[in-house]
Formats: sequence, structure tokens, C-alpha cells
Amino acid sequence: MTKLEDVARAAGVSASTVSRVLTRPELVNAETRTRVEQTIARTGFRPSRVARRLRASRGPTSLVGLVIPDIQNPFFADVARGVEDVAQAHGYVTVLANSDEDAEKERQYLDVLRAESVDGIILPPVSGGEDAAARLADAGIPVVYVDRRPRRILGDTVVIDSERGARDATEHLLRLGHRRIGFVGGRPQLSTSRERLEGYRHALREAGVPFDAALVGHGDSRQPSGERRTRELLTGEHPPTALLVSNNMMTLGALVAIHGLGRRIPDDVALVGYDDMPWALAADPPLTVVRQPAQEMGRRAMELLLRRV
Amino acid sequence: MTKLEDVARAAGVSASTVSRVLTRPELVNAETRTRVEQTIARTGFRPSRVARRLRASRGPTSLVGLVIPDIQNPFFADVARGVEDVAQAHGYVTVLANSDEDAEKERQYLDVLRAESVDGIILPPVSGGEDAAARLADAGIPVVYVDRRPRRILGDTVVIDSERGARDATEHLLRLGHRRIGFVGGRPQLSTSRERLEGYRHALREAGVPFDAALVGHGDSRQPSGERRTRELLTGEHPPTALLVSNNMMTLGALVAIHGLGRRIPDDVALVGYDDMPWALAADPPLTVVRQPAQEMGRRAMELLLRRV
DNA sequence: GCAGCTTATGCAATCGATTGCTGAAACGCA
DNA sequence: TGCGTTTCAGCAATCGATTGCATAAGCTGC
Repeated sequence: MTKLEDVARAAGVSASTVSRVLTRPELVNAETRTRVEQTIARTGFRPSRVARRLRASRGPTSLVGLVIPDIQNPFFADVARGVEDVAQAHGYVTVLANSDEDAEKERQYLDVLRAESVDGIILPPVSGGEDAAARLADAGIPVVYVDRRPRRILGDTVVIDSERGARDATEHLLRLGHRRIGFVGGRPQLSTSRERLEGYRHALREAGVPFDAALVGHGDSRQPSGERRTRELLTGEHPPTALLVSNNMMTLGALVAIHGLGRRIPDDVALVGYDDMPWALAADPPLTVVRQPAQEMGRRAMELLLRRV
Repeated sequence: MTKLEDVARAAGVSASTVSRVLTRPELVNAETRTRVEQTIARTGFRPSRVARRLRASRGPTSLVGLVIPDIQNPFFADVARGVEDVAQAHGYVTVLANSDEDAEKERQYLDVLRAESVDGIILPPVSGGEDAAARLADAGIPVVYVDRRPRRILGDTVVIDSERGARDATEHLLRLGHRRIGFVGGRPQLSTSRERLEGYRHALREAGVPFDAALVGHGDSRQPSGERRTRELLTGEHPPTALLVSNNMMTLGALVAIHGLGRRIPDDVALVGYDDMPWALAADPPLTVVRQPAQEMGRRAMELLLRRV
């Protein structure tokens, strides 16, 4: 790799001058500057971001960490895309980490990112990873939470009104005449799961429909558990005529379960999912979902982070 | 941040010793070692990966770059997941970049990754980015291509037999009695698009069905173009009775087009897609696709890269 | 013609780790 | 006891950039 000194030698100046051409060109004589710039262009030289990050450890080092449960979940892929777009536009590079909803894995990753001296971290928090987050705050690394509220708040947070979304969805089903509405929720530890259940109950209460715990199932937010819970609800004693599913992967599971049982949507059972999915419109009939602007959330989170740096 | 020297002072040894405890513990006296290890544990010290990478610029710096067209495409999300899993297991951190099939963006990213001194790069090449790849080879940074063959080969390549996949899919449709089979392909610049078209023609030839250029459409690999091409084919003079679509996002577009035209699958038109999609099974009727082990490809690519480092 | 100022450049320290070399202490063996 | 060898730890150089400080040259004004 060509380095600063090689360029300096080739241009007949010192390394300091080349560095200044790169960072504060106004301090360099115009003639010298163009000579150096030409040498840089000719040699294809690129200053080492590693060396920069080491030296300028106080300023921005142009690296952000993104710790998400699973990039294969379209919701998080959207978030990631939003984050990466804004990061890229500002010269930042994004490090990707999959935590699998595992607090231990999240912790390990946060420590690695700390060791990488990232400028900041964006994550939907997994319950239990608070200590590592505190260590980050200690090291002066800002954190922006996205999608879920952390138990203890140590940074900015970008969330959607989940209670409202679930309430609207439930009202929609009530308006269609349904009275036995099932709810398939994600992990109760997540703020989103709790708030969505709250919204569901809220809507029922307002409509004067009694809450029936037998119509509520909770899974681990992943597809198989969505399928299992749906199957249980639909094959129960008094099956619901409609279902509200609390996230995208579980909605997928619900669909599989419904088809597997030979039921028809919406004749046998109405279905409303949560989180937009690229294929929601391609489904037949098109799937009804509570849309979440995931990519926009990613963008906002990254913008907030930039402001903190 | 605590650093090596802080730990050294706290443990009453020199920085070199602490470093050796971290990297070559067998060189350190057992008693001293445990004392240092305790101090490290107590302070929560983590060696700066940045400093390490700078110093050990010859050895592994534990950072790999992944440059994909779009993380929102489930196929690439799968690849990314595979890469990240293997990377994580070996102490590597993954940098994510979205190139949007844009050669210029890909080039910029490759240069940034070079500046980050990554140990290696994994990418499905976009046609036109050869110069940046050459610069990487120059800098001694290994590249592993995945999914698509590059125009000029400068590294290992992990690909699937696309010709074969398309041929099998076409034979499947022929076996169902279809004679007018349409083909909706991606960007002709991509090796996968070309090979899949080749496989399609191959199958037709073997079945004695004449190739009809009017039944072939090419898009840009993205959903809207899939919808457009499908619409064109189905509303043409002699519409096909079956469709083979060359990738996942275009298959989604095809589904939207088919539903939009009020056609039924498989009665009005049979459909076979390419690339597995999480929702393929949830569709009604379940979608037929040529499955690609995307995550496995990502894993393999990362394993190959590790071998090169 | 010289003090005082601006402009442009170089020197050398620094970021936080790793590592070759050196030397002290401990040990083995005759 | 004395010499050679092994074990262990520290010194100082190094990775590739940035930056405070020093300095030299050029310019202004009296």
C-alpha cells in the first residue's frame, strides 16, 4: 500500500504537508497543493482510515455499529438499509452484527464494537444487555435505540407508537364485525410486544368486548412460534374469527398455519399482521398489515447518532 | 477508555507484558499472568482493535467487507447472514455496504474498504467495477466473488449452476404440458441472467420446442421491472401459459402483475420463480421456486476468504 | 535596514497496541 | 564455584496518519 510518506517523497514535500492537503487544504500553498493532489491521484493513494481513527480518537472515526437480531428479518433489513444509506452519505462505514435476540451475543458484540472504537452504535435492545450498554456510555460511545425501548435509557430512542398501531388494527377487525379476535404476540420482554398487547386490549375495552386470555398466545417472535400459536388458537375450543399477529415473522408462521389447516382468508379467519413485508401486496388476497416505516426509522436513528458525534 | 498501559500500571508490570498475556500467554510466568489477567478482568479492559490492526498490518486484522447490491433483497440478506455467522465465529467483524448494482458506488466502497485495511472482501460483482478490484489485488487484499462470476477473475468464486437450475425449472414446466413458456430475466450483464436464459433455451431445445424471442423479457432485476415485463408478456398477442422468472424480486413483481390482471395461478398461468423466499411456502398456492442455498453460499465464501488470509 | 507580521513548511510527539532485542535472574551441570 | 542455558520482563522501534510548535522566507511600514 502506498502511504503518506511515499506520496510525500514523490511530491518532494514532507508527510505533514500531504496530510494537510488532505485535511486542511487552505493551509497549503496553492501550487504545492495541486502538485500534491496530482501525486495523490496518480498513485491512487488513500489515507489509512485505521491510522486516522487511532490518532484522531477524539474526533469522528467514521465507523458505526449496527446490532440487530437478524438481518434476514425484512424489518431489520429495512432498518439496516436506512442506517447504511445515511451513514454512507456522511462518509461513515457500517459494521453489521446479528444478535439473534441473545443477550450474551449482544453483549459480546457491544464489547467488540467498543474495541473497534466505533463512533456510535444503533440497536434494538435485547432485554438483559444493559451492563454492556453502560460500559459503552462509560467509554463515551453514544447509543441510539431503535424499534424497542430499553429498560434503562442511556441514549436517544427511535420508536413507533406500537399501542396505537395495534389499537387501530384491532378496531379495524371490530369494525368488520369480529368479536372473537385472537392475538399472537412476540416475546413479552420486548416493549413492542407489551405495547401491542396493550393496544389490542384497549380497543376491545372501548368496544365493550370482554378480554379473553384464551385468545392470546405469546411466542418468541420467530416464524415457527407464530405457526404454533396460531395453530393452537384456531384448533381450540372456541376459535377466534380473526387474528392480530404482532410481528412479521410470526405473521408468516400464521399464514403457514392457516393454509395448513385448510382455512381460507378472510372467509374462515381474518388476518391482520404487523410490519410491512415486501410480499404483503403479492399475496392473494393481499395481506392487511400495520405498516412500520422501518427504513425511515433506520435513517432517523443514524441522523440522531450523527448529531451526537 | 482503559488502555494497555493503565492495566500495566495497575498490575505493576510493563505494557509489553500485558500485551504478551493477551497474545502469547505461554511466554509469561504463570503467577504474573494470573495477576495481569485479574487486573484485565477487573478493569474490563479490551485491547483496541484499531491499534492492533494498525500495528499488525501484515497479519489478520479481523475485519472483512461485504459489498452487496441491496440488503433488503432476501437473497442477499441470506448471503450476508452466512458471511456474518462464519466471520463472527472466527473473531472477524463484518462491514456492510449496499452498492445498488451501481458500479460507481461499488468502486467507492471498495476503495473505502481498502482504506479500512480489511483482510478481505466478499462481493457479488457488478459489471464495471474491475479497476477497483484490481487495485485491491494490488494492495494484497483477497476478494471472494459470490453468486455471480466476475468478468475478469481475480479471486475465488462461489456460484451455483444457474444453467442447470433454469433448465430443471423449464423441464418441470414442459413436463406439466406447457409449450409456450415465457422467460423474465434480470440484467443481461449478470452472469446469472445469461446462464439462466441459456438453461431455459437448452431445455426447450431438448424438448423440441422452438425458441420464441417474443416470450423473453429482460429487466433490471428489481421488482417493478419484473412486474412490467410480466404484464407485457401476458397481455401480448400470444401470451405464454407459463412463466419462468429469473430472480426473487422480479418474481414478486410477476406475482403483482398476475394478480393485477386478475389471472389465477396455476390455472391461467403457471409460475416458477428463482431464489427461495421466506414467504414462498406461505403463498397460496405455495410458490414453486428454484431454491438457492444463499446462506450456505455466504458461509462458503467467508470460509474461502479465511483460508486466503 | 530592521522590527513585526503573515504564510508555508518541516520536525517530532502522539494515538494504542505488538515485537525484536537485550539483560537480569535463576537454574543446571561439572 | 563458575560457566552456559533457559526463563522472564522491559526498552524502544514500529504501524500510518495528525497536529502543536518552531522556523524560514517573504512582506509591510517606518
